[in-house]
Amino acid sequence: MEDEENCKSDFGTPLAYKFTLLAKNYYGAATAHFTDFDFDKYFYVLMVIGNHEKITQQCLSKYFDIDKASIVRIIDYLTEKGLVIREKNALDRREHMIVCTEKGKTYLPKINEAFNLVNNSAFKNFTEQEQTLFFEMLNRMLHNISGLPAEYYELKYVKSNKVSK
Amino acid sequence: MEDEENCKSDFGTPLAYKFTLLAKNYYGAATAHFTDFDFDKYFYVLMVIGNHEKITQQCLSKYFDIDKASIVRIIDYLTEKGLVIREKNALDRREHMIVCTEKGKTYLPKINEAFNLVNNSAFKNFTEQEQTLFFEMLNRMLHNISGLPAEYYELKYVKSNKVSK
DNA sequence: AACAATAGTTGATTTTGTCAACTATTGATT
DNA sequence: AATCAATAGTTGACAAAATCAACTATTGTT
Repeated sequence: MEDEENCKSDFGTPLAYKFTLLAKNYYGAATAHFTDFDFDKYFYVLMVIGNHEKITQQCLSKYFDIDKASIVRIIDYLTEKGLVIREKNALDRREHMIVCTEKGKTYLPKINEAFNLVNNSAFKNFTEQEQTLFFEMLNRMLHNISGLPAEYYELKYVKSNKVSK
Repeated sequence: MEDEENCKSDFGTPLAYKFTLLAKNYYGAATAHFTDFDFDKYFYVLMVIGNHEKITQQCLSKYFDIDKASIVRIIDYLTEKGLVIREKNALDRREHMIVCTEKGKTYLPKINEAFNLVNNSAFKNFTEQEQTLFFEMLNRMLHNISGLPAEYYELKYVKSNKVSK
């Protein structure tokens, strides 16, 4: 009966509310692993930068769907902390390629591990199949809601490859 | 092959990133329905208030998992717009019961409908079964991540009932 | 009566997001 | 080659939001 009630109320609940709650809790659990770092923000941004040898601020802006001015400040912060540097792209001198420093790289495995840990506890009691299905559903939903072509993120990677060649 | 690649990268992606993106897009799509309202924020807060005859700020604070000081400001805003009022609870005069005004109530069906519309487009091409499963998974995950007892939200309703009796 | 706990408020501060204007550079047009 | 539009990034000003600590009022406990 409680389940029934939950279910009923769920369908009237904006999904965004649950997503926000989940994101908040997830982020809280993840950052608990980073208390000994000498920086306290933008862990995932650093990871994304670290996963590409080089990436433009434009790409980051698109990937995270946030204003390019905000990206500037995020990169300022990470630069200040010695985690990344800006390098002018010789092929297009308007672009600043963001590159992870050696110091930045030392954090990557730790960040990666922490995210995996939290992912795993989020998926506690989920079968492999359920996990795959869940991701698949999230992607479908993202596609549905954004109304944008599925190529959106693909574009990002293409861009990044073009530059590095 | 592309799917495979997506899938691989998904498992390394912090879930919070996807949730944030989904919430952002969802919220954008929903608020597009509210452009003719004479208020531009806190639609879901109003709906939650409207769904309870009365509710304390404390309850709202717990429900939305945000600071009580922030709730004060949100209620200030909604009060200013004539959508809710604060009533002292005679049974416990520390509590201010938030009550939806008649004006506030006129917005509830519209807000509800908009959320339903966006929910429906989010679930485009999802079967009934898949929708139920998705909600069920979200709840499980929320329970996993929060680490809190499942009673958490139940508590809120109990509280609210106690007061109104 | 004294004290701790709870609900809410306020003011100060910090953080964050947003916008418009700006520089530098590139690409396209004629 | 000169001009103009577009792109990448930067800056400063501003607005919105989250956070924190101190505060009042009220209740519950001893």
